Amino acid sequence: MDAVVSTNAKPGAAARRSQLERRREAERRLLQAAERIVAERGLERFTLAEIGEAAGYSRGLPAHYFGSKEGLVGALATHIVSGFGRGAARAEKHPAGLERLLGVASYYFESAGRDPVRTRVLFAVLGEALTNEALRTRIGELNAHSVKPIADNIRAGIAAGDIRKSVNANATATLILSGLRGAVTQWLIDPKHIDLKTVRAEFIASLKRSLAP
Amino acid sequence: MDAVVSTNAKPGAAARRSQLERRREAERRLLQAAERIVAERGLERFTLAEIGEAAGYSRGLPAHYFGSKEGLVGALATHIVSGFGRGAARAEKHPAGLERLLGVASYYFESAGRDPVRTRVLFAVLGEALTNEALRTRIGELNAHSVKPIADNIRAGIAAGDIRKSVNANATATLILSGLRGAVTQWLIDPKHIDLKTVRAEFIASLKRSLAP
DNA sequence: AATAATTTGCTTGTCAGCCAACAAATAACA
DNA sequence: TGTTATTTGTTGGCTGACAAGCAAATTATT
Repeated sequence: MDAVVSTNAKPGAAARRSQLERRREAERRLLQAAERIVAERGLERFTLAEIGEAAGYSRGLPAHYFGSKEGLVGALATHIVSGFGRGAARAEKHPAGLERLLGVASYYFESAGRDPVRTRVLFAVLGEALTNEALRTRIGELNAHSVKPIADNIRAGIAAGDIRKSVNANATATLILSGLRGAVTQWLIDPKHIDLKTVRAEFIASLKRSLAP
Repeated sequence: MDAVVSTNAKPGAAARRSQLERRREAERRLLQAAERIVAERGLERFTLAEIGEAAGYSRGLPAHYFGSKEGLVGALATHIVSGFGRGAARAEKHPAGLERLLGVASYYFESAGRDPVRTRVLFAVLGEALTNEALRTRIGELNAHSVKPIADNIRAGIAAGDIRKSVNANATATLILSGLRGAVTQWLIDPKHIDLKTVRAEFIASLKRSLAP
């Protein structure tokens, strides 16, 4: 395999970089390669060696850095999950309330469409959490972090009179998150039969209806 | 490990059974054991040998029947998926329309609560479909079979005047299925923080609202 | 500045354990 | 006795893990 041809070629021959830079870049490239491969084949059907080589390094490096295969999967999960959280926070344009809630939902679909590889990995991790204790706790945190802003917006919407008073903020927020995840999962499994924009529009519409005062 | 102690002990010493019975039972027991183990550890982290022994047979039998590990996973997926389809069909008490639709949704939650092991396997398969071509086609069929009755009920409900005319039956049916799956997934990952009955009630309520004329 | 000493990053060699797959033997049934 | 079901023996390939070595960078010494 010609490891040289890569989306993000390594510097020519020389190019003095500090140890820290070397290390950081190597780690970044390893996770990036892992992302690509895991998006295609899932969290089990790969070898440490191929990740190393796909990243343009040796077969031994992943084990050297991450200690074990489990360690690599954990690092990847953290990487993806935290990256996703950061993106969501940035997307909050409207003041808290119904509008922002709808914006968050839209963002969910848009970011899935924009970066299907990363999204696929995120959802592979979510699926794996069903049967993997270590991931489950990480996902528990992600859930909490994801539900909270939704619930907050519901409460703000209720206070502002945009959302009817009888909705249970936390339960509904959980259900909204589930709905978002379910819809995106469907699209990832069967992108040919499901148009993401249509799904997004329907989702938003039904959300408005079920929250309307 | 004492394979004798099993939920469903093998007949004592003798007990004359036909070859067909022997074979059928063995296969049933193997799939049952696979179900238990996969529910705990996912679709990859098990060995053919342990399935055989957990079922009370030898380590070699799974490979003998299913040919390969992939074959076993495929058979398990088919088993689970088809079993689930059968159950859903039986639950149709009301005449087609909104009531039956709500019944189908309830059934989804109830069957998850009644048989969490099987449900966990189903959802592990759904998750695995993201990154496994072979499963993807099977799940594509399941999706079609699952969406159709929902969409039919929506159409019937519209005809009967229980559901407003402007809903797009197919798109909404897809979204409802996604919502069901998403909600059950959340519960499976984090059963301590999510009460299935509450989620079911909220789901049904919001369904009524968003379909109401 | 130059170079020696040391640390840190990365690669290559190696091995032990695991496990799927197949073949041959044995047991249950007809 | 013949046939089908099941078990046991065996093997060959894979791969995670670790250790030892080489290379690049940093620090210390002069």
